[in-house]
Amino acid sequence: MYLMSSVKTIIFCGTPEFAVPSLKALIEDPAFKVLLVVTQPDKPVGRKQELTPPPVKICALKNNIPVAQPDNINVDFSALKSQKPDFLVTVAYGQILKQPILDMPAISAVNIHPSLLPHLRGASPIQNAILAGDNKTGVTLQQMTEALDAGPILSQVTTPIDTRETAQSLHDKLSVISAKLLTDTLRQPLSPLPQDESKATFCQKLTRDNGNVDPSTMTAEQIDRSVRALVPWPGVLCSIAGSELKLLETSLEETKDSTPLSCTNNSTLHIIKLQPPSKNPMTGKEWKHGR
RNA sequence: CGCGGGGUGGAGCAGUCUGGUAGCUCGCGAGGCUCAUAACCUCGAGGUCGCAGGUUCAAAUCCUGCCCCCGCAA
Repeated sequence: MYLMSSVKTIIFCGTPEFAVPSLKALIEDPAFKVLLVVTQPDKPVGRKQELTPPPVKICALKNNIPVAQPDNINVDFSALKSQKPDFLVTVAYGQILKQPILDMPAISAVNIHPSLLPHLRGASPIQNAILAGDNKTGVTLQQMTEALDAGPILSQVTTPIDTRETAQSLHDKLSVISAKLLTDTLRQPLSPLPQDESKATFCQKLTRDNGNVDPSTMTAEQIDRSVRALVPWPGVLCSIAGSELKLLETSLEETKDSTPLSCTNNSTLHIIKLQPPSKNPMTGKEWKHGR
């Protein structure tokens, strides 16, 4: 247990909140030593356009780990190379790594992907699992290849999707599961299994267009899935009574604060929380009072 | 100077163009009806109309400046 020679060195690439539990777990686990954290450059955020560091950077600095923020990691990776790590770990980093970087670590370059690979390869697996109405999803640890999310699987864990699950709740759940899967797997010798290419499915990066719903062509269940999957980003817009309302929370059952909306196929969606243009968020009932 | 929208009792809104009694749907309080209720009926309290100045006999409404909030864009 205390054999220092068994400590694995790691370069960690990650950016948003999702990656923070994994980074923390690696830092706190005596079996690993994080040499360097690579993350996206600080970006202007919000109406004020204030330059904000990504969550992973904040976590790294708090733990006194050096941080690199290259604009393009494939061009500028000398800082990584000099570290000679055992593992390169990526969790929602935001840049695609080319072969020279993948070849760098002594043992392996690995990636956490929040789906049951080969299902839902790509940029928005959490949201798409909910959109599709799947009743389960999970997290996969894979060896990285240049082809996105197509590497041999090292380990995988499944978790159920609750009928009221939202992208946020699922995101939080999977980020915690990811951290455990990562440390548990990298402690052991690796046994990669190739993915079954015939079962691969893909999901695109979400855009604002994904958030437009129309009750005259969609059922209540479809819209409810959209709301659970796409809030807070890109958000769900629905044209009701002449105004573009942002749907924030919906249900298939009536609640104390909801207002009903009839959808196609004789289905009824109950809007619990919404936001009209220029207004603060309000309950469905409050919105109805002003009409 | 990035673009646009908004601020009216506790909540959500109308009224602003065309100046002239502070309105609607709720909530709250009291009473009534009812086996009973988030139902229904009656009565009631509660508003410096974001702030400041200007025009006018008269400003929520027209003019000027400022504050705060929201959406888009990034």
